[in-house]
Amino acid sequence: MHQKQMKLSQSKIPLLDSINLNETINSGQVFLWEKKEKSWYGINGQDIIEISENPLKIKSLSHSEDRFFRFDDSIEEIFTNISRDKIVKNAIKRFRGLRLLRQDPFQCYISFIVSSNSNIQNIKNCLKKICVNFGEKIEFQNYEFHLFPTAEDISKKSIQDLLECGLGYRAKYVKKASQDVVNGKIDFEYLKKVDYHTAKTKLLERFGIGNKVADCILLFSLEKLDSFPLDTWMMKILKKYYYEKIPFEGKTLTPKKYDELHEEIVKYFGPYAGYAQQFLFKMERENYQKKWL
DNA sequence: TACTAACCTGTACG
DNA sequence: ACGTACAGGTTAG
Repeated sequence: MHQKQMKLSQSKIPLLDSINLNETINSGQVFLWEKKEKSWYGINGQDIIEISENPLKIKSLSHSEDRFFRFDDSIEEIFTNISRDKIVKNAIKRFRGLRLLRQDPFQCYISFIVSSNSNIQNIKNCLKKICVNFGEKIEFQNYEFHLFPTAEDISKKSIQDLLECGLGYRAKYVKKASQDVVNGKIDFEYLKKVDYHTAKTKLLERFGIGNKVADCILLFSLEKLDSFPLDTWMMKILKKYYYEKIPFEGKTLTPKKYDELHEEIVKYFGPYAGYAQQFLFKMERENYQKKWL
């Protein structure tokens, strides 16, 4: 038993070592990670994940770390598969250590509902308050943490309670979304099993979830690697680098156009289009941020 | 169906 | 100082 565990954790180190944590954590996928002294700590639903450097180690409350970092994906094959042009190839070369994460579905669902028309810092603040105010307090590695609250926890809170987390008009979305999980209108295990289109349709029926938020939830927590969230940044990227390959007409992205564009994108990038999105997004964000430094 | 304005909140500019 | 704009969008008209 002991030996088996040793073997498992040893074999994970090369995989973990190939990851650039800083890049991955700061890629807009996750919002509840912080560095304390020499380790990174992240909240993932009812789990806490720790990554320490020197020596490189990974640890979590409920041993979900292999799933979280998608060690089950054949990353080199995926890189080859999505390298359809120079742009993606260079982005992968530049951010080789960036990884797509497999998040806790409920936390991911709430996180991206909260993200709408907001900014990264504000999103982080809101989610942190949601944890501190409603999540279970846990001691881990001599630090105090708050887990992400469950759907039941949030569904019982008043709008007023939620407003105190800085959610603004999103407070009602968050409450309703939580109730929908409790009453079974949203069933993550079902959504994982069905295909992209079926799962997306279900999510879009919910109040406060539009095309972009639905795609983030699908890509980051529901096994839909063909999801490709189209936000303002991705539209900029498509116009800038893919004008000929994936043309887009018109000023606004209507639901119908969003669908058509997604279809073209999957035709072009293939079944791992979501991975490509992550690298392109990172590339453009990084270019943009440089201007402000 | 396509297009627009309004929307909570915090912060970065002018 | 104080007003305005904007942020990985969504909804209502």
